[in-house]
Amino acid sequence: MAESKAITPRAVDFSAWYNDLIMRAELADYSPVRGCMVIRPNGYAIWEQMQQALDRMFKDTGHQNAYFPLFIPQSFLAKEAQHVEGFAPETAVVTHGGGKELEEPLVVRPTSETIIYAMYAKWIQSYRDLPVLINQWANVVRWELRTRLFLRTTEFLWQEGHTAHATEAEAEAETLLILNLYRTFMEEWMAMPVITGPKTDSERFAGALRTYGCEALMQDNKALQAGTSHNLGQNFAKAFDVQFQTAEGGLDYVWSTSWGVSTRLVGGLIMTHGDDKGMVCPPRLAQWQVVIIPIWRTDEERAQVVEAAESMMKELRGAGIRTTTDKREIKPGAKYYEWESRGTPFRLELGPRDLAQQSVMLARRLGGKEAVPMAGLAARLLQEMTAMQQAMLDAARARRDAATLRNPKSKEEFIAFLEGNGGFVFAGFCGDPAVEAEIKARTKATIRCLPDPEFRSPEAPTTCIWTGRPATVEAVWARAY
RNA sequence: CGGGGCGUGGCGCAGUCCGGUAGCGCGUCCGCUUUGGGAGCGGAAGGUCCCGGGUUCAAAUCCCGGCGCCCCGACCA
Repeated sequence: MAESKAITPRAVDFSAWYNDLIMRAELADYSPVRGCMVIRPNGYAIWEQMQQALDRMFKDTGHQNAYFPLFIPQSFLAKEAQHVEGFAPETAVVTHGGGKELEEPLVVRPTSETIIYAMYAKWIQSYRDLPVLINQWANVVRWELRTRLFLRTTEFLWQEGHTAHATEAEAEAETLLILNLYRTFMEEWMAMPVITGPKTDSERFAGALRTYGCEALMQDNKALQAGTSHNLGQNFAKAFDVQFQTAEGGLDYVWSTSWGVSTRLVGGLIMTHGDDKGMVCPPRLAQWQVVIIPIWRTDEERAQVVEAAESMMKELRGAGIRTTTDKREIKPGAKYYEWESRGTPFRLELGPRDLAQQSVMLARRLGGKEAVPMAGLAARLLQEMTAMQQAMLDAARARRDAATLRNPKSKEEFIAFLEGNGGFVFAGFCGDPAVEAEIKARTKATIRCLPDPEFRSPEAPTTCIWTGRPATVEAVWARAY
């Protein structure tokens, strides 16, 4: 019986653990449609917290939200050669509407560049119209062959920013601004450390000049691309004829960017912090940061304890702490397991004994349980939340660093690491795409990014780990989701 | 698209080889006793056995043909 309720341990089968956890915590469920998932309230609440934090950050940096249609004329996709090549194989296409065949099929957006640039062409005439800084929260559809809850589903939710600028430098600055914004969000809200840097050509967004990414390492030592920011150059501007009159009186194409993060982040959160008891949610993203569990035997006790719980909840909410009370008629132990599996950061157990002592039992999701006085409880919890948020980031960073190999001595060590427990490998690379492909074929590892300066090794590698030729860059390899 | 597995109450499965009354666990509902780490006992509800065809007195079971899902590989936020 206990076994049927248990989550498969990570060490036994990481994939099974991941699926079990999502089902137990009721984050999502499979839908009747192949490859699509239903995001349940517990999972959606996390996404909403993410949305709120990111949306604030976007707005604080001058961006505005807008909404563009779900359907894109099929011909639009074809206007940018690389873009159509990249996305056409995985689009869903609507051929009929209202019982009639459409004159032109409509693609369900896999991403919105094309329809957005068609509009920008109308809206932008002068350098005075620039920059355009727009974001949209939307769903997109990509007909993936293999899907996994949150990580890769046929339909997913995301935000996509699309900006247009007067100069290449401005576009590059915007691309990096967002990359850094994503990094801040991932580290400070998700407590998920990332490595940032440009992608190689093989991993570049279809139609972009350059793609930058945030790469996180999951507990099974596989990398997760958590977010990308693209400098599109003038590629889409030229394809959609988005021109403007410059301050100097000339005519130029706009320089543009696009960037996005998706509900995949929820999967990243799970695989970064989850344990064998279930989800562990960082306080800043938790739907409920604190759950109060009233404990009683008699109806009389129940009345007293519930009343105390409600006044405690009111006080904590007043202090800005997202608090709920679980008053259901089931045994307290059952509630503990349930809230733990959902990752709720703190649990307050409140029974007659506690009332008598004017204290409450504080149980942390990361471990540890102690009686704390009711007086000053809110301040104490605020402290606890800050500490937990930091502890989670520190722990995740320590795990990642422990699974990172820098400057392997030989090609053999490089291969053995990737084929063993895996993780990030920092090593020299000659820059040859054929070598990159060969490494992928041999090890299943790809270059996650060319790390930004702060992530690079103290001593720059001098030779390519694969060919022994002079290294042009340091690269980070890993097997990835 | 190649390889493997599986479709039986809400969920997980047994039963299929060898045809003969539809079964178990969990969950759900009701009652009583419980309640500080997943409660116990008693009672109850709930099934076109994936679909279609065939063989047979009789099919979850045998035969033929479909469909769907999951896992492993090539593409991907």
